Amino acid sequence: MDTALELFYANGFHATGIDKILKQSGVAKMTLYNHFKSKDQLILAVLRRRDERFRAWLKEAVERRAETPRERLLALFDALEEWFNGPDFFGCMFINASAEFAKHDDPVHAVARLHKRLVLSYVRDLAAAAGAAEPEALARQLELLMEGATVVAQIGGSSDAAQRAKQAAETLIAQAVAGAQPSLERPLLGIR
Amino acid sequence: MDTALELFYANGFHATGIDKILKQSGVAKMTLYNHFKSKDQLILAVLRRRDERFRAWLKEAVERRAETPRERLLALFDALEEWFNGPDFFGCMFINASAEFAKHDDPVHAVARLHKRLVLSYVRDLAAAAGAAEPEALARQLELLMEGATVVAQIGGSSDAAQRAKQAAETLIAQAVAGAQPSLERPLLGIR
DNA sequence: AAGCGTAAAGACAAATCTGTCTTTTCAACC
DNA sequence: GGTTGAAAAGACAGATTTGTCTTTACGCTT
Repeated sequence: MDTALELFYANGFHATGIDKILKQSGVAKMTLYNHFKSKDQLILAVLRRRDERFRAWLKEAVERRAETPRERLLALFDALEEWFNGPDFFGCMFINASAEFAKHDDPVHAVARLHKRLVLSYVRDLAAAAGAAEPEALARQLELLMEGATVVAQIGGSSDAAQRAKQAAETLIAQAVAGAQPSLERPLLGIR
Repeated sequence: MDTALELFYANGFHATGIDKILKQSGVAKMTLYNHFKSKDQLILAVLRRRDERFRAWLKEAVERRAETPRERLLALFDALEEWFNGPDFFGCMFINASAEFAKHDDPVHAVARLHKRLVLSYVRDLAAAAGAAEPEALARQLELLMEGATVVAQIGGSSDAAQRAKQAAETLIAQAVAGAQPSLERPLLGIR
């Protein structure tokens, strides 16, 4: 599955043949088909593993960088920057998967939707903890910046998409928490 | 080429066989290979046509909706909404193409990069005309929102991604033009 | 009306794809 | 130590892929 993930991510799903995965991993064909009924099932399993690992990594990378919820919202984009500039960045695997399996009722699409919902949920929790007046609204705005940065980094070749998104996020966050819970937030912001 | 564009867009590049394009379009195989040396060349030609048509459509859709540069920046997102809710929306074809041809030096990738640069250029012109202090910076922020909205609309199933992006754009635009060219912009904004 | 060029139609080759089957090998466990 | 279960290795089938070649038909021009 690690090999499948690596090859699917770097070369696409349709372009990656079963044989290539088997050859590179040293696994026999019957072993693969004993664990997965078909290539599509393997793809779904790989995506589910990717979802778990990516969200765990994102959470860790954010918490490693910042303590307060508001700073963690911004740290999201520093984490993205780390991802973008990594040696093997080929965009968001779920965006890529949705591109290849475009039909809206495809199981692959459902897994991608779930992944995005779960990431959004994490951002919403941070937004709520940061004192946003409407956490859901702020989270969805930041989600747009995150996805946008990912796409621009993939196509444009990394560059500074993450930091530009971070700057935009600062503006949006400032506007979203303005006036919300002033008794708690204002003094903390004053000494920042 | 119209058929190829339709099938590539709806089903992906690798998943769409030459035979399916030929059958649906009624074109003979030798005719295709007489005009294009290979499938890859056809893909590149299709993407270039898509680039021209999409940018022409975007420009028209924006100018149809708004007169002033600032309003046109916002109209970008209304245009996107129209696109997202259209009958045959399968995300951005260039994002999809970059997903399938992930290698950074692939010719497909180059065409996608060029397309994004040209769209960004259009947004930058609007941002400059709208009186942004730093048109390039604002354009890149709005670009993030546009790409993000496209991805969220594709994966999440349209929803209200475009309008949420528009709201975020209002905040970013307001911040980017604040204080810039006040003698020209302020009176106009006052009567708006 | 004759001829030239292009497209249609389809056979064909060679490679590659997914998925199945068989045989051999190896390792763990009682 | 013998047995059992799983994995390795690879042949194989059937479908599908891209790309080439040949033959037939049609349309435009002179």
